[in-house]
Amino acid sequence: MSYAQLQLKNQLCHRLYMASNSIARTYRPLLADINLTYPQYVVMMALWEEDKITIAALIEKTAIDGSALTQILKKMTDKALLMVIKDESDKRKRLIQLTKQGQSLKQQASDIPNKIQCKFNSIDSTQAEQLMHLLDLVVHDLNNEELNMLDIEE
Amino acid sequence: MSYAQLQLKNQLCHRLYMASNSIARTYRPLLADINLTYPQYVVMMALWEEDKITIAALIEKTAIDGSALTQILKKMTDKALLMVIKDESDKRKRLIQLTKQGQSLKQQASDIPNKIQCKFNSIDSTQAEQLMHLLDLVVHDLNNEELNMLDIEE
DNA sequence: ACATTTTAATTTGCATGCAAAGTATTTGCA
DNA sequence: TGCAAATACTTTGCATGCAAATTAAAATGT
Repeated sequence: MSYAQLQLKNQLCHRLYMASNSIARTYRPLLADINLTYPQYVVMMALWEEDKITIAALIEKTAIDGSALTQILKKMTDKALLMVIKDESDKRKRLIQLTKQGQSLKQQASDIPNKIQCKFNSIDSTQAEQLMHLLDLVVHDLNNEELNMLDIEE
Repeated sequence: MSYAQLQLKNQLCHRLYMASNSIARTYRPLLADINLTYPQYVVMMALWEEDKITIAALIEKTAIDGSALTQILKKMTDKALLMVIKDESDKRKRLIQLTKQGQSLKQQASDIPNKIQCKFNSIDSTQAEQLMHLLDLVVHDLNNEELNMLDIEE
Protein backbone atom coordinates (compact mmCIF):
# COMPACT_ATOMS: atom_id res chain seq x y z
CA MET A 1 0.00 0.00 0.00
CA SER A 2 2.85 2.40 0.64
CA TYR A 3 4.23 4.59 -2.09
CA ALA A 4 1.01 4.17 -4.07
CA GLN A 5 1.68 7.51 -5.66
CA LEU A 6 4.94 6.23 -7.06
CA GLN A 7 3.10 3.68 -9.17
CA LEU A 8 3.20 4.39 -12.84
CA LYS A 9 -0.37 3.35 -13.43
CA ASN A 10 -1.56 6.10 -11.09
CA GLN A 11 0.39 8.87 -12.70
CA LEU A 12 -1.22 11.47 -14.86
CA CYS A 13 2.20 12.54 -16.03
CA HIS A 14 3.08 9.16 -17.40
CA ARG A 15 -0.22 9.11 -19.29
CA LEU A 16 0.67 12.42 -20.84
CA TYR A 17 4.11 11.17 -21.72
CA MET A 18 2.65 8.13 -23.47
CA ALA A 19 -0.12 10.01 -25.22
CA SER A 20 2.20 12.70 -26.50
CA ASN A 21 4.62 10.13 -27.89
CA SER A 22 1.80 8.14 -29.45
CA ILE A 23 0.54 11.21 -31.22
CA ALA A 24 3.95 12.13 -32.53
CA ARG A 25 4.44 8.59 -33.79
CA THR A 26 1.07 8.73 -35.50
CA TYR A 27 1.82 12.00 -37.24
CA ARG A 28 5.28 11.03 -38.40
CA PRO A 29 4.39 8.89 -41.42
CA LEU A 30 1.64 11.29 -42.51
CA LEU A 31 3.96 14.27 -42.28
CA ALA A 32 6.78 12.38 -43.95
CA ASP A 33 4.65 12.47 -47.08
CA ILE A 34 5.04 16.23 -47.20
CA ASN A 35 8.57 16.14 -45.78
CA LEU A 36 7.80 17.76 -42.42
CA THR A 37 8.38 16.79 -38.81
CA TYR A 38 5.71 17.52 -36.22
CA PRO A 39 7.30 20.70 -34.86
CA GLN A 40 7.87 21.89 -38.40
CA TYR A 41 4.21 21.20 -39.15
CA VAL A 42 3.25 23.26 -36.12
CA VAL A 43 5.36 26.12 -37.42
CA MET A 44 3.68 25.84 -40.80
CA MET A 45 0.23 25.89 -39.24
CA ALA A 46 1.10 29.00 -37.29
CA LEU A 47 2.33 30.71 -40.44
CA TRP A 48 -0.62 29.60 -42.52
CA GLU A 49 -2.78 31.38 -39.98
CA GLU A 50 -0.63 34.50 -39.89
CA ASP A 51 2.38 35.09 -42.07
CA LYS A 52 5.34 37.40 -41.58
CA ILE A 53 5.46 37.36 -37.80
CA THR A 54 8.42 37.64 -35.47
CA ILE A 55 10.15 34.68 -33.94
CA ALA A 56 8.87 35.75 -30.54
CA ALA A 57 5.31 35.64 -31.89
CA LEU A 58 6.00 32.23 -33.37
CA ILE A 59 7.26 30.98 -30.02
CA GLU A 60 4.15 32.35 -28.35
CA LYS A 61 1.85 30.71 -30.85
CA THR A 62 3.55 27.34 -31.20
CA ALA A 63 4.95 26.88 -27.70
CA ILE A 64 8.12 25.58 -29.33
CA ASP A 65 11.27 26.33 -27.40
CA GLY A 66 13.18 29.29 -28.81
CA SER A 67 16.54 27.65 -29.12
CA ALA A 68 15.01 24.65 -30.82
CA LEU A 69 13.03 26.94 -33.09
CA THR A 70 16.18 28.60 -34.37
CA GLN A 71 17.41 25.23 -35.61
CA ILE A 72 14.02 24.27 -36.98
CA LEU A 73 13.72 27.49 -38.95
CA LYS A 74 17.18 26.90 -40.35
CA LYS A 75 16.12 23.53 -41.73
CA MET A 76 12.87 24.92 -43.07
CA THR A 77 14.79 27.67 -44.79
CA ASP A 78 16.97 25.03 -46.42
CA LYS A 79 13.81 23.34 -47.63
CA ALA A 80 12.71 26.68 -49.10
CA LEU A 81 9.50 26.71 -47.07
CA LEU A 82 10.17 30.09 -45.49
CA MET A 83 12.60 32.97 -45.14
CA VAL A 84 14.03 34.62 -42.05
CA ILE A 85 14.13 38.35 -42.63
CA LYS A 86 15.69 41.07 -40.49
CA ASP A 87 13.20 43.57 -39.17
CA GLU A 88 14.66 46.92 -40.21
CA SER A 89 12.70 48.84 -37.60
CA ASP A 90 14.23 46.74 -34.81
CA LYS A 91 17.34 44.87 -35.82
CA ARG A 92 17.09 42.45 -32.92
CA LYS A 93 13.95 40.98 -34.41
CA ARG A 94 13.46 38.58 -37.26
CA LEU A 95 10.37 38.18 -39.38
CA ILE A 96 9.39 34.80 -40.72
CA GLN A 97 7.80 34.75 -44.12
CA LEU A 98 6.49 31.82 -46.11
CA THR A 99 7.76 31.22 -49.62
CA LYS A 100 5.37 30.33 -52.44
CA GLN A 101 6.15 26.70 -51.79
CA GLY A 102 5.47 27.16 -48.10
CA GLN A 103 2.10 28.67 -48.91
CA SER A 104 1.13 26.00 -51.40
CA LEU A 105 1.96 23.24 -48.97
CA LYS A 106 -1.20 24.21 -47.10
CA GLN A 107 -3.36 22.43 -49.64
CA GLN A 108 -1.32 19.26 -49.49
CA ALA A 109 -1.61 19.32 -45.70
CA SER A 110 -5.33 20.02 -45.63
CA ASP A 111 -6.35 16.39 -45.28
CA ILE A 112 -4.01 15.59 -42.41
CA PRO A 113 -6.34 16.71 -39.59
CA ASN A 114 -9.02 14.38 -40.94
CA LYS A 115 -6.64 11.48 -41.27
CA ILE A 116 -5.63 11.96 -37.66
CA GLN A 117 -9.18 12.37 -36.46
CA CYS A 118 -10.13 9.09 -38.11
CA LYS A 119 -7.79 7.26 -35.81
CA PHE A 120 -9.71 8.36 -32.72
CA ASN A 121 -12.39 5.74 -32.62
CA SER A 122 -13.28 5.72 -28.95
CA ILE A 123 -13.42 9.48 -28.46
CA ASP A 124 -16.32 11.60 -29.62
CA SER A 125 -16.14 15.34 -30.18
CA THR A 126 -17.54 16.11 -26.74
CA GLN A 127 -14.83 14.10 -25.07
CA ALA A 128 -12.22 15.66 -27.31
CA GLU A 129 -13.30 19.10 -26.19
CA GLN A 130 -13.31 17.97 -22.60
CA LEU A 131 -9.81 16.63 -23.03
CA MET A 132 -8.60 19.84 -24.62
CA HIS A 133 -10.09 21.83 -21.78
CA LEU A 134 -8.42 19.68 -19.15
CA LEU A 135 -5.10 19.92 -20.95
CA ASP A 136 -5.44 23.67 -21.03
CA LEU A 137 -5.88 23.62 -17.27
CA VAL A 138 -2.75 21.50 -16.90
CA VAL A 139 -0.68 23.83 -19.03
CA HIS A 140 -2.09 26.86 -17.30
CA ASP A 141 -1.32 25.48 -13.84
CA LEU A 142 2.20 24.44 -14.68
CA ASN A 143 3.09 27.62 -16.50
CA ASN A 144 1.48 29.75 -13.86
CA GLU A 145 3.50 28.00 -11.22
CA GLU A 146 6.59 29.50 -12.77
CA LEU A 147 5.02 32.92 -12.65
CA ASN A 148 4.11 32.44 -9.02
CA MET A 149 7.68 31.59 -8.19
CA LEU A 150 8.85 34.75 -9.85
CA ASP A 151 6.38 36.74 -7.78
CA ILE A 152 7.73 35.21 -4.62
CA GLU A 153 11.32 35.93 -5.51
CA GLU A 154 10.63 39.58 -6.18
CA MET B 1 -13.67 29.92 -42.33
CA SER B 2 -11.82 27.38 -44.48
CA TYR B 3 -9.15 25.15 -43.07
CA ALA B 4 -10.55 25.60 -39.53
CA GLN B 5 -9.09 22.24 -38.67
CA LEU B 6 -5.63 23.48 -39.46
CA GLN B 7 -5.84 26.06 -36.69
CA LEU B 8 -3.58 25.32 -33.78
CA LYS B 9 -6.10 26.42 -31.20
CA ASN B 10 -8.46 23.68 -32.37
CA GLN B 11 -5.96 20.87 -32.22
CA LEU B 12 -6.00 18.28 -29.51
CA CYS B 13 -2.57 17.17 -30.59
CA HIS B 14 -1.01 20.54 -30.02
CA ARG B 15 -2.55 20.62 -26.55
CA LEU B 16 -0.95 17.29 -25.81
CA TYR B 17 2.36 18.52 -27.15
CA MET B 18 2.26 21.57 -24.89
CA ALA B 19 1.04 19.69 -21.83
CA SER B 20 3.65 17.00 -22.16
CA ASN B 21 6.44 19.54 -22.49
CA SER B 22 5.11 21.55 -19.57
CA ILE B 23 5.12 18.48 -17.37
CA ALA B 24 8.63 17.53 -18.35
CA ARG B 25 9.81 21.07 -17.63
CA THR B 26 8.10 20.95 -14.25
CA TYR B 27 9.71 17.66 -13.28
CA ARG B 28 13.19 18.60 -14.42
CA PRO B 29 14.28 20.73 -11.44
CA LEU B 30 12.71 18.34 -8.94
CA LEU B 31 14.40 15.36 -10.51
CA ALA B 32 17.68 17.21 -10.84
CA ASP B 33 17.83 17.13 -7.04
CA ILE B 34 18.18 13.37 -7.19
CA ASN B 35 20.17 13.43 -10.42
CA LEU B 36 17.54 11.84 -12.67
CA THR B 37 15.88 12.81 -15.93
CA TYR B 38 12.20 12.12 -16.43
CA PRO B 39 12.61 8.92 -18.45
CA GLN B 40 15.18 7.72 -15.93
CA TYR B 41 12.69 8.44 -13.17
CA VAL B 42 10.08 6.39 -15.02
CA VAL B 43 12.53 3.51 -15.22
CA MET B 44 13.19 3.80 -11.49
CA MET B 45 9.47 3.80 -10.70
CA ALA B 46 9.00 0.67 -12.78
CA LEU B 47 11.84 -1.06 -10.98
CA TRP B 48 10.70 0.07 -7.54
CA GLU B 49 7.45 -1.69 -8.31
CA GLU B 50 9.10 -4.82 -9.64
CA ASP B 51 12.80 -5.46 -9.68
CA LYS B 52 14.88 -7.80 -11.83
CA ILE B 53 12.73 -7.73 -14.94
CA THR B 54 13.71 -8.05 -18.58
CA ILE B 55 14.23 -5.08 -20.85
CA ALA B 56 11.17 -6.14 -22.81
CA ALA B 57 9.11 -5.99 -19.61
CA LEU B 58 10.58 -2.59 -18.83
CA ILE B 59 9.63 -1.33 -22.27
CA GLU B 60 6.12 -2.68 -21.79
CA LYS B 61 5.76 -1.01 -18.41
CA THR B 62 7.38 2.33 -19.13
CA ALA B 63 6.44 2.78 -22.79
CA ILE B 64 9.95 4.05 -23.37
CA ASP B 65 11.34 3.28 -26.79
CA GLY B 66 13.67 0.30 -26.78
CA SER B 67 16.58 1.91 -28.53
CA ALA B 68 16.40 4.92 -26.26
CA LEU B 69 16.12 2.64 -23.26
CA THR B 70 19.40 0.94 -24.09
CA GLN B 71 21.16 4.28 -23.83
CA ILE B 72 19.26 5.29 -20.72
CA LEU B 73 20.15 2.05 -18.95
CA LYS B 74 23.76 2.61 -19.88
CA LYS B 75 23.77 5.98 -18.15
CA MET B 76 21.92 4.63 -15.13
CA THR B 77 24.48 1.84 -14.89
CA ASP B 78 27.22 4.46 -14.88
CA LYS B 79 25.42 6.17 -12.02
CA ALA B 80 25.38 2.83 -10.18
CA LEU B 81 21.59 2.84 -9.91
CA LEU B 82 21.17 -0.54 -11.57
CA MET B 83 22.89 -3.43 -13.30
CA VAL B 84 22.18 -5.09 -16.63
CA ILE B 85 22.58 -8.83 -16.23
CA LYS B 86 22.54 -11.54 -18.87
CA ASP B 87 19.73 -14.04 -18.47
CA GLU B 88 21.52 -17.38 -18.51
CA SER B 89 18.38 -19.28 -19.46
CA ASP B 90 17.98 -17.17 -22.59
CA LYS B 91 21.08 -15.30 -23.59
CA ARG B 92 19.16 -12.88 -25.77
CA LYS B 93 17.50 -11.42 -22.72
CA ARG B 94 18.82 -9.02 -20.13
CA LEU B 95 17.61 -8.60 -16.59
CA ILE B 96 17.65 -5.23 -14.95
CA GLN B 97 18.38 -5.17 -11.25
CA LEU B 98 18.55 -2.24 -8.88
CA THR B 99 21.65 -1.64 -6.80
CA LYS B 100 21.41 -0.74 -3.12
CA GLN B 101 21.69 2.88 -4.13
CA GLY B 102 18.95 2.44 -6.67
CA GLN B 103 16.69 0.95 -4.03
CA SER B 104 17.41 3.61 -1.45
CA LEU B 105 16.66 6.38 -3.90
CA LYS B 106 13.00 5.45 -3.54
CA GLN B 107 12.78 7.23 -0.22
CA GLN B 108 14.37 10.38 -1.57
CA ALA B 109 11.88 10.33 -4.43
CA SER B 110 8.85 9.67 -2.28
CA ASP B 111 7.85 13.32 -1.97
CA ILE B 112 8.05 14.10 -5.67
CA PRO B 113 4.49 13.01 -6.54
CA ASN B 114 3.16 15.36 -3.88
CA LYS B 115 5.30 18.23 -5.03
CA ILE B 116 3.97 17.76 -8.55
CA GLN B 117 0.39 17.39 -7.39
CA CYS B 118 0.65 20.66 -5.51
CA LYS B 119 1.18 22.49 -8.76
CA PHE B 120 -2.20 21.42 -10.11
CA ASN B 121 -4.40 24.07 -8.59
CA SER B 122 -7.29 24.09 -11.03
CA ILE B 123 -7.73 20.34 -11.32
CA ASP B 124 -9.41 18.22 -8.67
CA SER B 125 -8.96 14.49 -8.30
CA THR B 126 -12.13 13.74 -10.25
CA GLN B 127 -10.92 15.74 -13.20
CA ALA B 128 -7.51 14.14 -12.94
CA GLU B 129 -9.06 10.71 -13.20
CA GLN B 130 -11.19 11.84 -16.09
CA LEU B 131 -8.12 13.18 -17.81
CA MET B 132 -6.22 9.94 -17.24
CA HIS B 133 -9.11 7.98 -18.64
CA LEU B 134 -9.32 10.11 -21.75
CA LEU B 135 -5.58 9.85 -22.28
CA ASP B 136 -5.84 6.09 -22.00
CA LEU B 137 -8.40 6.15 -24.77
CA VAL B 138 -6.10 8.26 -26.92
CA VAL B 139 -3.19 5.90 -26.42
CA HIS B 140 -5.39 2.90 -26.99
CA ASP B 141 -6.80 4.27 -30.22
CA LEU B 142 -3.46 5.29 -31.64
CA ASN B 143 -1.68 2.09 -30.68
CA ASN B 144 -4.57 -0.02 -31.89
CA GLU B 145 -4.45 1.74 -35.21
CA GLU B 146 -1.05 0.23 -35.74
CA LEU B 147 -2.42 -3.18 -34.92
CA ASN B 148 -5.27 -2.67 -37.35
CA MET B 149 -2.86 -1.82 -40.12
CA LEU B 150 -0.95 -5.00 -39.42
CA ASP B 151 -4.19 -6.93 -39.69
CA ILE B 152 -4.91 -5.40 -43.04
CA GLU B 153 -1.49 -6.14 -44.40
CA GLU B 154 -1.69 -9.79 -43.48
C1' DA C 1 25.46 61.34 -23.99
C1' DC C 2 26.60 56.94 -21.67
C1' DA C 3 26.59 53.04 -18.78
C1' DT C 4 23.17 49.64 -17.24
C1' DT C 5 19.45 46.79 -18.06
C1' DT C 6 16.26 44.50 -20.90
C1' DT C 7 14.98 42.18 -25.21
C1' DA C 8 15.43 39.06 -29.13
C1' DA C 9 17.86 35.48 -31.02
C1' DT C 10 21.61 32.21 -31.45
C1' DT C 11 24.96 28.83 -29.83
C1' DT C 12 26.31 24.88 -27.09
C1' DG C 13 26.00 20.60 -24.63
C1' DC C 14 23.27 16.96 -23.03
C1' DA C 15 19.35 13.60 -23.10
C1' DT C 16 15.89 11.64 -25.36
C1' DG C 17 12.35 9.46 -29.24
C1' DC C 18 12.27 6.98 -33.18
C1' DA C 19 13.00 4.53 -37.70
C1' DA C 20 16.05 1.48 -39.85
C1' DA C 21 19.75 -1.58 -39.91
C1' DG C 22 22.63 -4.85 -37.48
C1' DT C 23 23.83 -8.74 -34.06
C1' DA C 24 23.13 -12.61 -31.29
C1' DT C 25 20.09 -16.38 -29.86
C1' DT C 26 16.36 -19.25 -29.93
C1' DT C 27 12.35 -21.37 -32.27
C1' DG C 28 10.04 -23.72 -35.64
C1' DC C 29 9.82 -26.86 -39.09
C1' DA C 30 10.81 -29.36 -43.19
C1' DT D 1 19.69 -32.20 -38.23
C1' DG D 2 19.84 -27.81 -40.17
C1' DC D 3 18.20 -23.59 -41.92
C1' DA D 4 14.69 -19.92 -42.26
C1' DA D 5 11.94 -17.01 -39.27
C1' DA D 6 11.14 -14.90 -35.01
C1' DT D 7 13.09 -12.71 -30.71
C1' DA D 8 15.54 -9.53 -27.85
C1' DC D 9 18.52 -6.08 -27.92
C1' DT D 10 21.99 -2.71 -29.70
C1' DT D 11 23.75 0.72 -32.92
C1' DT D 12 23.33 4.65 -35.89
C1' DG D 13 21.65 8.89 -37.69
C1' DC D 14 18.57 12.57 -37.39
C1' DA D 15 15.44 15.96 -35.07
C1' DT D 16 14.00 17.91 -31.21
C1' DG D 17 13.46 20.15 -26.03
C1' DC D 18 15.77 22.57 -22.75
C1' DA D 19 19.04 25.07 -19.56
C1' DA D 20 22.82 28.12 -19.64
C1' DA D 21 25.88 31.10 -21.82
C1' DT D 22 26.55 34.44 -25.66
C1' DT D 23 25.76 38.12 -28.97
C1' DA D 24 23.58 42.11 -30.78
C1' DA D 25 20.54 45.92 -30.43
C1' DA D 26 17.15 48.81 -28.19
C1' DA D 27 15.27 50.93 -24.08
C1' DT D 28 16.22 53.21 -19.55
C1' DG D 29 17.99 55.94 -16.11
C1' DT D 30 21.03 59.59 -14.57
